[in-house]
Amino acid sequence: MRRDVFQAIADPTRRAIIALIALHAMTPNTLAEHFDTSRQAVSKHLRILTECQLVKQEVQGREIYYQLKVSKMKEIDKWLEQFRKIWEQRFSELDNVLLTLKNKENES
Amino acid sequence: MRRDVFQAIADPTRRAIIALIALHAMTPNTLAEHFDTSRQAVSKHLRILTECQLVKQEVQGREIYYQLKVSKMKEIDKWLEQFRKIWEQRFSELDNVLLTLKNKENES
DNA sequence: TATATTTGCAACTGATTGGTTTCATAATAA
DNA sequence: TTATTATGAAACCAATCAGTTGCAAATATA
Repeated sequence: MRRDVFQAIADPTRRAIIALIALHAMTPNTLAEHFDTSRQAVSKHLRILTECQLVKQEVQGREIYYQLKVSKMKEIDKWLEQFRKIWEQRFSELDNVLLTLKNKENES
Repeated sequence: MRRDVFQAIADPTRRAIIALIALHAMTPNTLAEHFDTSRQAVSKHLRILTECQLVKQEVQGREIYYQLKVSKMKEIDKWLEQFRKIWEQRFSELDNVLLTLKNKENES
């Protein structure tokens, strides 16, 4: 059973759940009200999110509040880092090209 | 057929392909040498990456060089933005708590 | 205590996934 | 021309996925 952050955010419903609980913790029932699917389906999504540590539970009587572990979201950010470097580099290379062209222009 | 960036990066092989061609464009054959799967499997991944616009082709004779469309990677970055705001906010809230504690300490 | 509510889990189902093998096509090399 | 090489597409397959329904357990309320 592959269970990582990237597989977790692949599903649109799960991304919506993440966005909702990012604002404030919610119970599975209240979460399910926001979707067209059953409460059990939402529960399944929450299980997946819990398994990959994107979410943590806070039990309060018979209710369970799920809240986002923002720290885990940074893993995606961390993966993006390598590409951020590349795209910034590419932009600066483009800058250099433009700069060279401008200098040549001034020389003539 | 759902085909978005998030579904595309869910697969570890596809993430590896992205990382490889981020450095420089590659043909399916040379790409496949880096993996344990068949050339055709890599080709399939490239199709998925192409369909969601993460990759573009550059035909050169009978070879096809695939290169990353870095701009499309920013879509993930853009989605992360909303959470980045939240986690910065949470940190500053934590800062405030610490600051308040420190102030109280000074008062006594 | 009896009943209602909140939840997770198991079993099942149809669709999708990632892989394979086989084949067709186009470009290059002998 | 006749291989050889590079590639994509089709057909198939086992595994996984996202959803369903039904049920059990635990907490709260009457």
